[in-house]
Formats: sequence, C-alpha cells, structure tokens
Amino acid sequence: MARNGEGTRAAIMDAAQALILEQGFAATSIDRVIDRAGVAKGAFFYHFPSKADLAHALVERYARQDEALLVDLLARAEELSRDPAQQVIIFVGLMREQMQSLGDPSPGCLFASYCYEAQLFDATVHEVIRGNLRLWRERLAAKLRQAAKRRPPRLPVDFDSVADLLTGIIEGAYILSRALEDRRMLSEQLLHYRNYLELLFAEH
Amino acid sequence: MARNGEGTRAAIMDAAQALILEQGFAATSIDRVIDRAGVAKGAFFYHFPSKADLAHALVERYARQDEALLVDLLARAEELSRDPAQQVIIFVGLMREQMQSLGDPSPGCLFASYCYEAQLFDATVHEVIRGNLRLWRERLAAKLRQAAKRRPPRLPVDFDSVADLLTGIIEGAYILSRALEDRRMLSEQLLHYRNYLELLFAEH
DNA sequence: CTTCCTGTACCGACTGGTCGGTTTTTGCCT
DNA sequence: AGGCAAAAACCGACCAGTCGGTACAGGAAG
Repeated sequence: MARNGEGTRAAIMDAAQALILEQGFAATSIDRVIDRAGVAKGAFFYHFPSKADLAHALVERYARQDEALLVDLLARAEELSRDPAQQVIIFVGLMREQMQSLGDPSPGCLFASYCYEAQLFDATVHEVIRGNLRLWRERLAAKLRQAAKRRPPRLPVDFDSVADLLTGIIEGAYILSRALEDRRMLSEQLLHYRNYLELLFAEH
Repeated sequence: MARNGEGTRAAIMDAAQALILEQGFAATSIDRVIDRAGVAKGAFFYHFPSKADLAHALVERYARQDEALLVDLLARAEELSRDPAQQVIIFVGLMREQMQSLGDPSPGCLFASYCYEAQLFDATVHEVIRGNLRLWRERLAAKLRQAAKRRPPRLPVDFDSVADLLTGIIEGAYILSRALEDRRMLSEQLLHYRNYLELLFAEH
C-alpha cells in the first residue's frame, strides 16, 4: 500500500458525503469533491471507477454505521433495564443523546437525500437503504411485541408500524431542523415518540 | 393573450415538479422539462427568466396549494365538531383521506426535496418554506391550546412542538413510503399521530 | 399590432471520465 | 545491508458531451 490508500479513500468519501448532504448528489461534482478532499482527479478514479460507485460506497458505509449505532444503543438499553417497554424508552433517550452530540453542520440523513434523487441510483443502492430500514423495524418491533406481552397497549397498534414511526419521526425532524434552522428539533420530536410509548404502555 | 399563456406556463411547471420529485432539482435539466411539457426552449425562457426563477415559482405555487389545503381541512374539521381536541383529530383523519387520494407516482414533498438540495436555492425560496411550516405550526398549536384548556393533557407538552410533530411525521412517512415502496405508509403513520392526541387528551 | 410561442443555431462553463506518466512503498534477491 | 523491479497510489492535462442561457427569424391567434 503506497502512501495512504485507505486514508485518501476515506477523505474523498467524507468530502463527498458532506457536499451531498448540503446540495444533493447530482449537484456534487467530482471536481468539487476532490477540491475539498485535497486530492487530484486521478486519485478519485483510482479509488472509484465511476461516480455511481462512489454513491454505492457511501450508502454502504452509511448503512454499516447506522446498523452499528442501532446494535450499540439497543445493547446499552438492554443492560439498563430488564423491562422491554423500558428498554425501548431508554433506547429513544440514547438516540436523543446521540442526535444532540452531532456537530455544527445542519444534520441530515444520506438515505433521505438519496430518496429525493431516487432515479439517479440503481436498484442495488435502494436495496441497501431498504434493508437498513427493515432492520430497524424488525429489531424495534420485536422489543415492542415483548413489551406488549407483559403489559398490553392501551390502543390496538401494529408494532411494525410503531417501529417505523421512530425512523419516520427522525427523518421528518431532520427536514424540519433544516428548514427551520432549529437544531433542537431532533430531540424535541423524539420526546414525543417517548411520550407515545409511555402512554401506550402506561399501567392501568 | 395569444394561444394559451397560462396553460403553457402550468404545463412547464407540472413537468418540472414531477421531474424534481423523481430526481431532484439539479438533475432536472431544462431540456428534459420542455421535452416532457412538449414545448420549445423559447417558451421556457419566455415564461421564466432563469432556472432559479422556475424554482421560485414552483415553491410559491406549492406553498399556496399547501396553505389552501390546511385552511380547507381545518374549516371542514371545525364544522364537524365543536370540541377543539376532536377537531384536530378529525383534521388528521381528513389528511389521511387526502393522502390516500394521491395518484400512482410515489408521493413526495417539494419542500423536503428542496431541503436536501438546500445550497442550490437562495434565501427567498427557503423563506417561503419556513413561512408555510410556521403557518401549520401556528394554526395547529392554537387548536391544541384550546383543547388543553378544556381537558389538560396527561403529559406536559409544548404545543408548538406537538404541532410540528404532524408535519414531521408526514415528511418522514413520505421518505419511508418512497424507500420501502409502500403507499400505505402515509395513512398508517398519521394514525399514530391521532393515537398520540387521543392518549394525550384522554378523559380521566 | 401584441402576445405567445416554434425552431434552430449557438456560446462558454462545467460535467463525468480517460490516459500517459510520476512518485512512493513493498517484497524479493543477492 | 543494498539494490531493484513491480505494484500501488497519485497527478493533471485532456476529451466529448451536457449544462444553463442567448439570439433571432418567423408564424399563429387574439
């Protein structure tokens, strides 16, 4: 490995992802990516055969980080309580912590960015996104079903749908936080999801 | 007015909006817009001085339709019940009807599309979006405050934030419905918002 | 005559992508 | 230890095509 292969590759991907979240994939030219990353054009096409391959590499990396976050927070929540309902509520709290620790740049989700430029990406890219969304649904819905066994919810709900609601609220809050330039949006909106669960699984 | 000025203008805007929701603003070239609209390039630049002006005209039209929908559904909800809490719940139900009546193309919100290509638009465009989001917040929060006077919520909540939750859930559901190719997402997710309100304002 | 368009030809800037060549690191031979 | 070729990592000029936008002559409808 001459020089710093992985480092350069990561620098290109970091620059590209930041630019894509600011202005979308189509408007993010390779020239601007390599300018921001501080590398030449040859370096880009050494690491990525085409711009489409960059898109694919980015969504796969993002999906891996996303899955790792899910697994990590879920494991921590499971250690902090024995009650499944409490575990989900704690999980939401940990997500709020996570969201608040995000840096200055207006936050955004690469999945959502891709979804609003859907036609630019091939089926394999969309399959990565779909797979991750289904993973969140499955993991959370399983917990919710456990919770419902101990204490039936006060309203009849589809647990897959309640699980989807969390990711939906997060995606929606990203958009609101960008449009209204209010970074507290994420944690405020997640609080309502927590409220909803608490009311659903309230005793009596 | 020779020929059909407003008709051509609308045809261009319809074609552009459809393309933008499929692939984003940057990837939507003027050539493809006029091709889809069935007009010549001269016609485009007769109606719009630049592509940026098209973006502005589109967001303003979308905002007007959005505001009209809000006012209409709210008025209908107010006629269907005297209780403010019930009015909001009915309003959510009317929104679900509205969402289900949307046509075949995977639905999306122009505001969200613009937000994920934020840097391509000037401040006036973003101000239109912000204004509309704030309008929804104000109108809904006012209703929620009325509801809270009659029956205090079971959990302490910020009503502006609860109002934002509705738009947030809708935006999130748009993304989920696109990513998972499931058109029922919109109405399912809105049902949870309704549940949340019912639990918040439940008697006893 | 004005308004609303068509059609085509054109411009400079920028796009994704190619390519020949250069530098750096590594593994191997002596 | 020193030398050396090959592979890996990178550079930057260059290409064909597309982009937003201009220009303008002409035609159809009110």
